[in-house]
Amino acid sequence: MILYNSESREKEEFKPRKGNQVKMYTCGPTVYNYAHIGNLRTYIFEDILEKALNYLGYNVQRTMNITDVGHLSDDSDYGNDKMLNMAIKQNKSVLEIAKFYTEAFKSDFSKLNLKWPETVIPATSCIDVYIEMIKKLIDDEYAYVSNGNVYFDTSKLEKYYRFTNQSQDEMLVAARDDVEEDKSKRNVQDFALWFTKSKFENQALKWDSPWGIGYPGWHIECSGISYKYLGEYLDIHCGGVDNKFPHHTNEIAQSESFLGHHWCNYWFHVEHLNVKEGKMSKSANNFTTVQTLIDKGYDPLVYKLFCLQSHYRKILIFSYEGLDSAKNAYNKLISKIASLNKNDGAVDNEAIKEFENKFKQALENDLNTATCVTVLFDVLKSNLNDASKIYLIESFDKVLGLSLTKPKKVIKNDLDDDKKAYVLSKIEERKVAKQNKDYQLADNIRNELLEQGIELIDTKEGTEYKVI
RNA sequence: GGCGACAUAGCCAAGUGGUAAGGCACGAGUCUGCAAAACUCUGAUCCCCGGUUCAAAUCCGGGUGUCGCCUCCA
Repeated sequence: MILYNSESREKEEFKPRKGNQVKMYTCGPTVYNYAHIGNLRTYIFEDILEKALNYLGYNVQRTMNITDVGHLSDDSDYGNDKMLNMAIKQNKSVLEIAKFYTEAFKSDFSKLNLKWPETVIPATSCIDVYIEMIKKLIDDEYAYVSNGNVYFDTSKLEKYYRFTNQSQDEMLVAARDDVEEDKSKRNVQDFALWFTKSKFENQALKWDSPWGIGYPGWHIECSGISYKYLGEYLDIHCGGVDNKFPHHTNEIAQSESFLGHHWCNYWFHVEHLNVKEGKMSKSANNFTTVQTLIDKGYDPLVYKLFCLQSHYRKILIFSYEGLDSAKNAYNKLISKIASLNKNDGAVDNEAIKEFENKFKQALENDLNTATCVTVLFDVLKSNLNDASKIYLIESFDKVLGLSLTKPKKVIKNDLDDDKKAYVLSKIEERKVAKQNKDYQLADNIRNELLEQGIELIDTKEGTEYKVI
């Protein structure tokens, strides 16, 4: 499989360190709010990556963190803990907030047919690991205590910056206006491993440590959790592009300094979902959630198809026009597949190879899901028998997760008995009108039902109805 | 100030040197009392200029434009 490695900034042949065993780490959400569909774009492609690896014969061991502490609104001692901010706002405890939004996130996964990773770890459950790591980093002089906090000393590294060609001198310090420089640090790019100074005296979550009561910095949790659950070596580390710096850069600094060797071989970054005006983000307050889509009448899987039709390394602009296009395509796919007859012959093992290969090659080519979707349409248009088509579609859907063979729309029997009797009587009434060539009446009946959300479909066998 | 990405038909989008996938929309046709659905058919030389090559959307150089990053973010 060819994968783009954002550390080398090149496409590379993917080879796990050990045989076909893949250790994969994915950065999870900070559970202080609902995930928006841009956040979920990243999780959609991480899920596709995991399933593609499985499809291609690898065994994937995947871990994801849940950030429930330590993620400050900016990365200096002046930031506020996002969890705490929301807890105060909603007058709830931090744990309640974490639990609520973790469940919401899980539910989004399920609605998008994303597999919940087998190991999902809240940051607060591994404090002892972070403390162990920080201790060693201090002993080895990669970290220092200053003004009550523990910081990582980036000047000790030969190469701190990753994912960019830039050197420190070329970077603007505090390019964002709202970032204040933390004066406790030796170097501007140093970052906190442990906070004991917090301007919140009522910081809900705090733990004892050799440096005083406090809480961990944001970055150490991913290094700690991956170390504890996946060991000293990682094959793939995933996340959104925005995490390249500072989060992933800092993870590498911590992990490699702690472990004393190279840590992760492949970095998989998913580009952002934007809106026409720019990016979608929680702080920009322009975000759309899965529930927003459902409320507007879109199946979340329509959004998934929308994502899969473009490449994960390209910015995708979200619009409802685009989503409508995906919706039409999705509905057509589902109804075409539903009309296949699985008893139509046996699976033609020779003929299906062509399509299996195309699908596989698309996945192997840096996860080209757009081509995968094209293969899906190709299968439907091909002259394979229905049994073969269904076989292929079911196997592709193990990767794509679009519920292609489980149509949710039931054409009949989804009205209660009274309503159904009413509709059937109207159909009969219209039939008579048509026989009498009273087309005005027939059309009126059809429109009347349509206004009630019932669409009539004339077929050779007679008139059917569909609830829309 | 620095780094980087992207620019393909009305819209979305694949394509990584050999005469432009796919989807949506539009239009035409078949079917229909009409319509819907379904089915069939129909469209681009790839931002501009220059170069390399037998051959470039694809490589190189120079423009133009859009977007992102440089301690909130997936």
